[in-house]
This record gives sequence, C-alpha cells and structure tokens, in this order.
Amino acid sequence: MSETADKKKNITIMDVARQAGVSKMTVSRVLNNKELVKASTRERIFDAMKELNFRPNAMARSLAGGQSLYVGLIYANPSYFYLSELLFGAMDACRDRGHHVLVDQAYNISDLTDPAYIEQRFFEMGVHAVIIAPPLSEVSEVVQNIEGAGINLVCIGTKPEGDRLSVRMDDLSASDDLIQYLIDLGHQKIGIVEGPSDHKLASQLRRDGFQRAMDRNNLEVPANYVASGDFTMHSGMVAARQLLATEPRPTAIFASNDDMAIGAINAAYELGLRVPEDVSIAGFDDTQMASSVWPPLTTVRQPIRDMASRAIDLLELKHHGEPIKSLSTTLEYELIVRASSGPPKE
Amino acid sequence: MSETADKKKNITIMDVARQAGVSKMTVSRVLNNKELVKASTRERIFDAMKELNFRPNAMARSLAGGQSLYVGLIYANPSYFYLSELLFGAMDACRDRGHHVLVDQAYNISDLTDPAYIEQRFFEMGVHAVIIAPPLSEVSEVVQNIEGAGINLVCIGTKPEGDRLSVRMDDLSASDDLIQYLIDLGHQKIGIVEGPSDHKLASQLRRDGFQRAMDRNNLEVPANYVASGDFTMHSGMVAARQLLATEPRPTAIFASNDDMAIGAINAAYELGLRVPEDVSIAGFDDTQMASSVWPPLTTVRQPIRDMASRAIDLLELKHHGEPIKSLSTTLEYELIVRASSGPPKE
DNA sequence: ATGTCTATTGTTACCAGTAACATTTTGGAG
DNA sequence: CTCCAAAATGTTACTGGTAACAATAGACAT
Repeated sequence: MSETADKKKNITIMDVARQAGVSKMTVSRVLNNKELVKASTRERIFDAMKELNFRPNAMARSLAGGQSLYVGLIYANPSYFYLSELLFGAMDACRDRGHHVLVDQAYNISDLTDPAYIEQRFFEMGVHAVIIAPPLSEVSEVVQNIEGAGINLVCIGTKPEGDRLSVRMDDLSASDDLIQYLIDLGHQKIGIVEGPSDHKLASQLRRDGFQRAMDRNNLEVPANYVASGDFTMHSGMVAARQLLATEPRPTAIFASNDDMAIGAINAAYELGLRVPEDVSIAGFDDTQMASSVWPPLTTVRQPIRDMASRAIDLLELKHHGEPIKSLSTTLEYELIVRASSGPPKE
Repeated sequence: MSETADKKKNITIMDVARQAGVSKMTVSRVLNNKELVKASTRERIFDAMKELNFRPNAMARSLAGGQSLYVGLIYANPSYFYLSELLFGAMDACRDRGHHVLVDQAYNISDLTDPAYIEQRFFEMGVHAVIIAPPLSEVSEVVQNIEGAGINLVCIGTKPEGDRLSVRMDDLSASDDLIQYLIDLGHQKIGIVEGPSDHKLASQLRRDGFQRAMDRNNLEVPANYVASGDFTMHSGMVAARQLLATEPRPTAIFASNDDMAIGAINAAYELGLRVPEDVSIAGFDDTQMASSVWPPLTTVRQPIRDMASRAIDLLELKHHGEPIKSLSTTLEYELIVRASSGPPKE
C-alpha cells in the first residue's frame, strides 16, 4: 500500500499558477472575482483549478486578507428548535462568503455579565463578530459588555437602540394578526397563555398584540382568561387546564409559543374536549412539532433563519466598513393556519 | 472620538517576545507547552502575555502548524434535538483542542451519493475530517464516497466495519433493559411502536431488544401488538390508537422514540385513559420534551453528546497519526424512569 | 512612429504562527 | 580549568494566501 492521504501534498494557488502559466497573484484575483483579469486568462485559470482539483485554503485566506469572518453565535435559548434554525440561517449565509459560524453556549447568563469573561472567551474563539439571540439579547448588561470588548455585534429580536445593529420581527403585529384571525372566525371568548417575564419579546409583545386585537374589537379579557407559563409543554398544559376550567369557557386559546400550545391541546384532551370543535388552540413560532402534532397547530411562522442570515449580512457590511442604510431590519412573519383552529360551535 | 476597534493592532507573538526579551520561537514553545523552556523564562513570557492581553491567532496557528482540525458535522437527521446534542458534544470536545466544527446539512441524501458532489463540497468547506450521524451513516454508499474522497471519517451509530472509525451505543441492550424494567413492574401485555425502516438502528435494533426481552420472559407478542410509525408525534399517536384499540388492551407501550411516545400519550388521553394508571408508556432518546411533557416520560438516555466528543477524540488521534486501540467505541446508555410508567392495574 | 492612457499582469512584503536546523548556555565529569 | 553533552534559545525558511505598488502591454490619438 502507498500512503493515500498522508503524502498528498496540498494543491496551492502556486500550482495552479504554474499550470496556467501566470503568477499566483492573478490566480488570487480570479479566486476573489476581481474584474481585472482578461477573460481568456480567467478561463485558463479555471481550467487549471479544475484539472488540479484545487481548493483554496480558508485559513490562509482569512489570515492574509482578513476577509473571512468568524462569527460567534452565542446561545442561551432553551429551545433546540430555535438554535437549529438560527444555526441553519447563519450557516447558509456564511457558506458562500467563506465565513464560519462558531457556536458557543452560554451555560449561564451570569458568565456573560462578567466583562472579563467575555473578553477572554471571545478572543480565545477568535471571533470577529457575534450574534446574540433572545433572551440573551435582552439583557442590556450582556450586550454592553460585548460592545465594550470592542466586538461587533448584532442583536436578534431587540428594538433598535443607539447604533447597535439588530434584526427582528414584529411580534406585536403578528400576535395581533393571529388574534384577529381567531376573531374573524367568530371567537369572542379568547384566553391567553403568557410566557415568562424574562423573555420580554416573546412574552410581553405577544401579550400586547393579543390585547390590542381584543381592544380593537371591543372584546373583554377577563382576568381569569389570562394564565402564564414558562414556555414548556407542561406549563402550557397546567395553564390551559386552568383556562378551560373557567366559566364561561373560552372558545379559543392563544399560547405564546408552540410548546405551550401543545400542552394546551393535551389539557383539552384530558378534559374530554375536542380540538378545534370545542376549543381552538393557536401557538407561536411554527416549530417542527407544530406540524407534527395532532391536530397540527395554527401558529405564526417566525423567520428565524432569515433573521440569522440577515444578521450575517449586516456583520459583513460592517466588517468591510461599508455604510449600513438602516441599523435595524424587521422581517416578515407569516400566519400559518392549520387544523387546530376553527369556528366556535354554536 | 478615537477609533476604538479599527486601529487596535493585533497583539502577536512578536509583541510578547519583545516584551519578554526572547525570540518569538520561544514564545511559540510556551504556547504549545513544549518542555524545553526554562521555568524562569516561561514565567516571564506568561507575564508578558497576560500584560499585553495576548490571544493567539487560531487561523495562523493552524495554517503554519496544521494542528487545528476542521471537523465537518454532516447532518440529515430530522430531529433538532439530535443535531443540537451532537453539536454541543462536538463543540465541547473541540473547544480546548482549538478545533472547529463546521456543520453542514445534507438537504437530501441523494446529494451525498454523488461522489463528485461530496468531494467538491467538503474541500470547499476545508474540512479535514467528517462526522456523520444516522441515518446518513447507515447508507453505505455515502460512507464509501466520503472514504473514497480521502477524508477521515467517524460514523456515529454504526457497527464496526473494516478499519472505519465508529462510535455507538448498544440500542439492543438498551431497549431490552427498558422492556425488562416494564416486565419487572408486572407488565405482560406490552405493545411496541416501531420506527421507520430507513433508520436501521433506531428501528430494528430497538425492536430486536424488545423481542429479546419478551422472549426471555416467555411473553407473547401478538402481531397486533406491533404497530409502526415514522418517528413523528403524529405517527406515534396513530399507531398507539391502534394498539390501544386491540383486545385485550396492552398495559404498556414502548415507542421507539420519545416523539412517538408523546403521541402515544396523546392517544391515551384521547381515549380517556390515564397514564400510567391505565397504560404505561415508555420512549427512547430522552429528548428535552421527554421531561417537559406530562407525565414525564420513562425513556433511555442516549449519550449523544458523549458520542460526538468521542468522535472528535478519535479524529484527533488519527490526524496525528497516533495508534488507535479500538476502532469502535460503545458508550453507555442510561435507563431513565419517570412518571409515565408504573405497575399495571389489577 | 510616438506618446499616453488604461487594461492586465507581476513583485515584493506581510499576515501570525510553526518546523527544522543552528547556536549558545549551562552543568558536570575529568 | 577544560571539554562535552544536554538544555535552552535563536535563525531561517516555510504555511497559502492577499495588499500595495510596480511594470508591461495594447489601443488609440497625434
């Protein structure tokens, strides 16, 4: 046997240059799509690259050019779905640009409120920029520390503030729309399962949207139509049990996230109620489970992937010192109507 | 305002060397824990590093030394939980070693059965090695293509074969243990919800373990105690409905993964049955939901993180050309008993 | 034919480290 | 007090690219 993988000398830009009969700089230009290379030369270089099966060395490129961005995705959201989506979005956006995503989990928020820790950790990772997602992005201490360490930053899900970059969606309007949809179906007695108070956005804004829609339609929200959970299935189940036990029983329940909505479905079954015939249930997020549960959930699709992609875009612009038109981007949500909601029974 | 972040010249090994009054090579030695530096010099260098707040440049290190491993995590498992766990495990293992994890999603398996695509894609990512997880790792065509491209590889969840590196857990014994536990509780009529046939391991082995335990205890498994799903909650619900409708009704149901087990719980509620009083339900995987659902699921904890960590270890050994004692590692599972299981009613 | 301008291509230095070999100390033995 | 091996440190030449600044070549006007 001859060594297969060991001796295999890497094919470099130099090899390509030699093969194509040009200098390595010209190859580098082709590699970076600079427009100053004659078409025929470009062709020859492409051919050489193909023939030699050349692959540029990402590390060398970023070392030499400072082109490549190492983006840290800092994470403390308990939802695997959220992480995965964020990751996919970031990866897709990084792929073409030759950037990389380094994920780092913040096991506890208190670490990130220590500026020294942040500086240490991020430099060690070698990240040029950082994306942080809720609920971390809502902790101003954390955000300030990261900025203080001189690291570029995009916050996901926060309101614009100062010259901080952010990407978000309009949770308020989204929940408003969702509730309006329920109202249009004929529901008047609608209960809500709120989220925990440390998720400002997902809890407060969604609650506000609910309230806004109800107010606009002159519908009452009695105090016992409001319960709260902590975004877990179980808490949704407990909260929904309570809501479904009130008299008169709500004909629809809006849970502030899908997990709790699924808990609410369970609670309904437990009480012998059918969904959506006896009670309509709606969630928020459009997680994977939302479509796999029975009945599939009516919910709001959060464009998590797009938010991550957009965040990468912003970071790249900033990295290259290009002007950024608007510091905050708001992306579109989508109302997803599925079988868990329907008109109320007479 | 002076520029805060722009002009901040990076602190390099040279700066440290100057400050400590040594050559940069000596600093490099300290950085790599080579034992040929006098203690007093080492001290001075450490002090200088601290004083200057020096952070080594990961890219330069790996370019110059070929030390750092870029590991690709190739992914086609529909479970966010699985991805996240795998990722966390890989990240943790990479962290100290200065390696990096690049995640790549295989949107469809057919891509990976095309050798040209694989070669193209992986080189582009600049990965030195790859980890693949089920169900991808079970497709021999994919595995062979990756090996054919000369890329180091660790398969997660497959049996040892040739000189291929693999990390796995004993699904067969795990499900056997779980069933034995149910039998010890007093159950004799146990139904199973199988997984889909394209997940050999998760479906077949778990099924086999079930059968082995039943056989050993001389318990019958009538054909209508076996239903199958596709690992989604909904399929578990449908399958469980069917099982719970058979006469005599099983007193326990083993679903081959947690999602289907949760679906089974829903089915039980739907039929007005209590869990675990009327029927015990057990899952497999110990996903996040397993503990957040009500009642929390009895299940088997798969050491997904550990498998990923171990995979990184193996890759590092191989990368450095060190001998690997055993090509396949089998990690321990853990039986997790929660409230969804209990003794059968009289 | 000559000069000029622009389009292309080449040179040289550098990014932040490490490998391999060279050199200088250092500590004992003789 | 020498000498020599071992220990400690330094040099030089890379790693695989890019930036900034030449230099050359065509195309066109004079």
